[in-house]
Amino acid sequence: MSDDQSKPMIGMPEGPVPKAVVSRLSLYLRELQRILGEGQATISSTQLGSLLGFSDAQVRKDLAYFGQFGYPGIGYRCEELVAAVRRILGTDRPWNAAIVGMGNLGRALIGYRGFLNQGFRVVSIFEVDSGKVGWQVEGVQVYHIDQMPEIVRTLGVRLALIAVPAATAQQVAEKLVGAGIEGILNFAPVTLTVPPTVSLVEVDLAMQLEQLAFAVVNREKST
Amino acid sequence: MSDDQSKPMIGMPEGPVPKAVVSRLSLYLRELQRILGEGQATISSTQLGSLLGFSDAQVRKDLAYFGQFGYPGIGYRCEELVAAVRRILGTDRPWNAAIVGMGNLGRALIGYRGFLNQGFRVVSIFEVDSGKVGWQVEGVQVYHIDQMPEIVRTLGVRLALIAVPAATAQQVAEKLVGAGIEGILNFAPVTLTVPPTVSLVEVDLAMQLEQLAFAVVNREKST
DNA sequence: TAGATTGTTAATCGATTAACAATC
DNA sequence: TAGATTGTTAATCGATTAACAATC
Repeated sequence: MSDDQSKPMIGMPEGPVPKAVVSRLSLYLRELQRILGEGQATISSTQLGSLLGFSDAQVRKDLAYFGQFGYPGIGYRCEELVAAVRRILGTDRPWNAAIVGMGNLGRALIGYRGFLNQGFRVVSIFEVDSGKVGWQVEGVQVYHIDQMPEIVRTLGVRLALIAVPAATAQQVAEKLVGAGIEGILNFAPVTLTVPPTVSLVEVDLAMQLEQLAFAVVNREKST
Repeated sequence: MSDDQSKPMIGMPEGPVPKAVVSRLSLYLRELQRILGEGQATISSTQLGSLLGFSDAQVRKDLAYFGQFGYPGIGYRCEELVAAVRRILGTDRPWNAAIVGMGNLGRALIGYRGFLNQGFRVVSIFEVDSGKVGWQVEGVQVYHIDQMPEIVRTLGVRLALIAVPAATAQQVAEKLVGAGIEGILNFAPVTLTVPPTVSLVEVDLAMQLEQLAFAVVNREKST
């Protein structure tokens, strides 16, 4: 039984972590970074929770999945907790990502500063249109989609963002998997099938507007 | 006790509908539209569920919140169910939306075809930069942010998409609320505060990549 | 010491799944 | 009729909240 006083001690839990917990972790991180920027050194679970609309118990429980980061009577040290959460999420080290597709959305994602701020570097773009191959966009080189295996390997690309039409997204996903990509963020409005060795997150922008429309129409009921 | 044979009968439930149910409704709709496009007339809860990774019971339960849409022994008629789900979500009628901010993301959202496909029309753009005011982008007029109340009223804009930097997003939200907007889709990486009369959906793209990074790092555990 | 706040256990709440009578 | 499939109830599972001893 060790008695070291070094905080924080991070351990990944035995069982699987609920998706909702990981999602809140990202929100905690975002809020903590903001608070840290304002010069606040510590924060209680009650304060962090109320900034985001969660209960204090929820905040403590979520963090407790991964270790003991708090100080009874004090709260959490913001700087320490930011570092801990980034390490839990895996964003304490940079990730190289590729974007597939150079439509409006693809081009917007290339230059999105929010990615770099959180440790994600867009290091290559893949396109089927040979006319665009060889271009540079925001300092990022455009490659033909057939160069994927080589570029993924040489640049150490681990994540890919799919920004192609729904009709071609599954094909693109399969090429990415074949090239050794480990995770896919899919913006095409279609459910992709990938092997269990590859992680998948789906973001459908029109679906988000549908959720909003439903909320507006049923506003009274949701209160 | 009526005995009419007209299907479907839609009723909104008494209690609040869980967010997860509404989210799956959008997925059902997307899949149903695809299936309908392939000419399939009916679908069972088992088939629809397995296409999306849900159980048959889940599909039936979700739909049963809103009425009786299925036919025992047959399944659901795709065309009917599409119409029903669109009516439930509120997208059986068009929604006018505005975009605030003309950075990379804002410009990408203006021309996004996926919105129009699901019944959302981008009818105006708002900008603080006077230099851009008066432009047309993809046939959509750019207005100064101070013209918001007037334009929202005259064009019947009910939804707004915030695509401005985090630092100014809360101010923008307040202007939108003041102008009578009913729902906000926020892409700025900051938690907004809006009155309970206004609906809010938040999409943080960097957060989605964080979720992906976590999934990749913990791939073995999630299986 | 008194006050604040954590980490954790037990209690509560809500959502998913299993099962099956009713229906086509 | 036999087979398929729904809508719904009851059982199970998982996630959130309440409560509190331990700690600073």
